[in-house]
Amino acid sequence: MPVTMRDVARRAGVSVKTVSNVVNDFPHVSTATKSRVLAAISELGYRMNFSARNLSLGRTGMITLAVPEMRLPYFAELSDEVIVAAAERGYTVLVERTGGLRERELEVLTSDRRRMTDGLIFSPLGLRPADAHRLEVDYPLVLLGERSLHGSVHHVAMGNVAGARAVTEHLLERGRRRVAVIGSYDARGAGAGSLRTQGFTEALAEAGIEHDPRRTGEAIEWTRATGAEAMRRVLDRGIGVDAVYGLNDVLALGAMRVLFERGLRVPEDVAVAGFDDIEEGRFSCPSLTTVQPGRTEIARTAVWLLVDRIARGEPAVAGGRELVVGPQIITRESTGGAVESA
Amino acid sequence: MPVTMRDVARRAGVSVKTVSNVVNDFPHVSTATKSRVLAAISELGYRMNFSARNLSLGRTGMITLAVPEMRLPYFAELSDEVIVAAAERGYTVLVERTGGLRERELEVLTSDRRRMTDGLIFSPLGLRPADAHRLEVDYPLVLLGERSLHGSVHHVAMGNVAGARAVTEHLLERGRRRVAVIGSYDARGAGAGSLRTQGFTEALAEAGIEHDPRRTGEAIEWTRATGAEAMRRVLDRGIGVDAVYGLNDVLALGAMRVLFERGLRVPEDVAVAGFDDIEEGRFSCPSLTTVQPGRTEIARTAVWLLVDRIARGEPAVAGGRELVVGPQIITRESTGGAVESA
DNA sequence: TAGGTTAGGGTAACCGGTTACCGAAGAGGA
DNA sequence: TCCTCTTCGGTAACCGGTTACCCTAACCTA
Repeated sequence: MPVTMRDVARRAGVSVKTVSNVVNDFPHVSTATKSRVLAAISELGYRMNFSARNLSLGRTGMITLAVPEMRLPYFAELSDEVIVAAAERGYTVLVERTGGLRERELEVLTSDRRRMTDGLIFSPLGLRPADAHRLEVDYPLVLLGERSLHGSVHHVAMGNVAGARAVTEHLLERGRRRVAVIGSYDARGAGAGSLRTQGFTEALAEAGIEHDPRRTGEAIEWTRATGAEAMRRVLDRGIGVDAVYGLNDVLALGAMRVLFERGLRVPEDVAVAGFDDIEEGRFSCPSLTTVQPGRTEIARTAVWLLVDRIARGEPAVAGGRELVVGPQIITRESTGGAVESA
Repeated sequence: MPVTMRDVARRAGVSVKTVSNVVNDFPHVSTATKSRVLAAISELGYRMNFSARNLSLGRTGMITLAVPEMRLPYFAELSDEVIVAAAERGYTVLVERTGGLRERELEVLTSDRRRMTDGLIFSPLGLRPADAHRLEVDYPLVLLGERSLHGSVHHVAMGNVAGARAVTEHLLERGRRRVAVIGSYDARGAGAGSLRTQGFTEALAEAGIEHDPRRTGEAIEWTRATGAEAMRRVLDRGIGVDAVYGLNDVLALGAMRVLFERGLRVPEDVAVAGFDDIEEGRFSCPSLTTVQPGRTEIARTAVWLLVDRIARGEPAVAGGRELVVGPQIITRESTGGAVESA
């Protein structure tokens, strides 16, 4: 029923090869023939069947992006950047949502559906160090995040430790000494959580300050709600707090909300800082000091690495590079910056 | 090079038909044969080639979701819901980003790439009434938004007018009379903008209040930044404002940020309300009164309509229904609700 | 034991592109 | 004018599944 290349060829009085040549802009087609073919195409309303092309080409022009959740602003903004970068390279993005669950993440790595696309950009959250070998796959894969999961896969990492350290130092420079950390969670051994916690701890240690574990508000998920709960738990311990470092921005914003509810002023009573530089933090009241991890660069780098790998048909295990994008600290009102236009 | 069904068949000593039967869980396969086949599959590490399957089936198991931008929280949250709903029905989601640009939107409707998926869920923003005929496509399509673009396509709409009206009435009930509206823009004749503006206008008219156009802050894009700029323009006109209605939440949050910068208190000096019920508004300081448009229901309904249509191979133009999801107003601190835990 | 069912599974065509290989026609040179 | 080179375009095999159609063997019944 649908119009095929054969139909177009017949109509134009040429062969399928010629139609294919025209459609794919190959050389060696006279302009006369070309216009005949194009005319036939538009008369017949011919549209290419991508499944057929994909089958014979062995490529699909799609890549998969696997992230925990779209509703988390960091991943929403990242997805946007990945989609744009992929489009620049002629690729379309299929989104897989893992919910940050280890099982879903393993499934994404191995499912048959994965084979519908040419490669995978994967932001793991639930995987454990013991799962590292599961990343030795036979298709192009680029991981977002540090190579805490050792393996021979390309990684594009942000400077988690350096950024956390810098932002903590910033809090200390402002004279804060009783710094709470929100979001830290032991079991996240492999993820951004432990690295950002590490940066935080290092900065405190260097300043000769001992961190009171009662100022740690754990949060397994990183959302505004869990950030708020963690902040409440810390405050309820009745221990003084003059600064809060949220391991990411939504945690910090959730914490800030609780400070607001409790009548504590930010930054006068408590300074607050986060990590990620989501747009929301530029417009919150007060605006949020944070770490800009270089999201755009991360997305672009990941896409380019992946597409290059796809293009040269490189086996996935050809030795993984780790590219680290430098973080940058952004000072705003929540740590004492002047109120100014967002 | 890759393992095919033929290889599996040879290894298991059966025919491809039998392997196919096993893989697709068809009846009429003895358990003995079945386990032989499964063994062969795992020994050879066979993985199905989806391009081949798609070609012969004529379906791909993917749907396209076309939205303006992921970084807009409403669309991020919507995408999440669509992805989840699609997964329930066995579909994967390919995301197209239109940027809200008319040209990109038309392109999404007709491009060859569109044919890579079985159907399209489309949230138009830049299309104009004159483009309505472009929606008469020959594949399954479900539109998000009112049928302001008349046509015979399925629509899943939110109660834009009713919601805007209700939230405006809410502001008026609080005694506010000098209500600014942020985001209104004439040229958006077909979109949510004009409908929400309409609901706003109706509520004012009913209360016998005349809207001073100087209290309209236009914004073509709906972002925090444009909301902030629009609010600034309104305030700079030196006309009194005791309430602000943002046509969506990010506009309202951008406006709230400007009120904060100008030292105006919310809600004491100015009450603020939005539309969309994005999560951010539950945690902003103060939290944001808004309209909950039934996002989850919209996403689920859209996916189910689309999948049903795909399943029965219905031509897209078989008469479009319009399903309207009822909005619900959510009162929070920004219009005087008590401060309470988010 | 013959005849009729039914379950199990094989064969080969088909989906709609791509492309290796080949042949013909036109251009240019001797 | 004849021959070579290049351009242009045709033929048919192939990508790897699905499935219509057909055959066989085993199981029943009388």
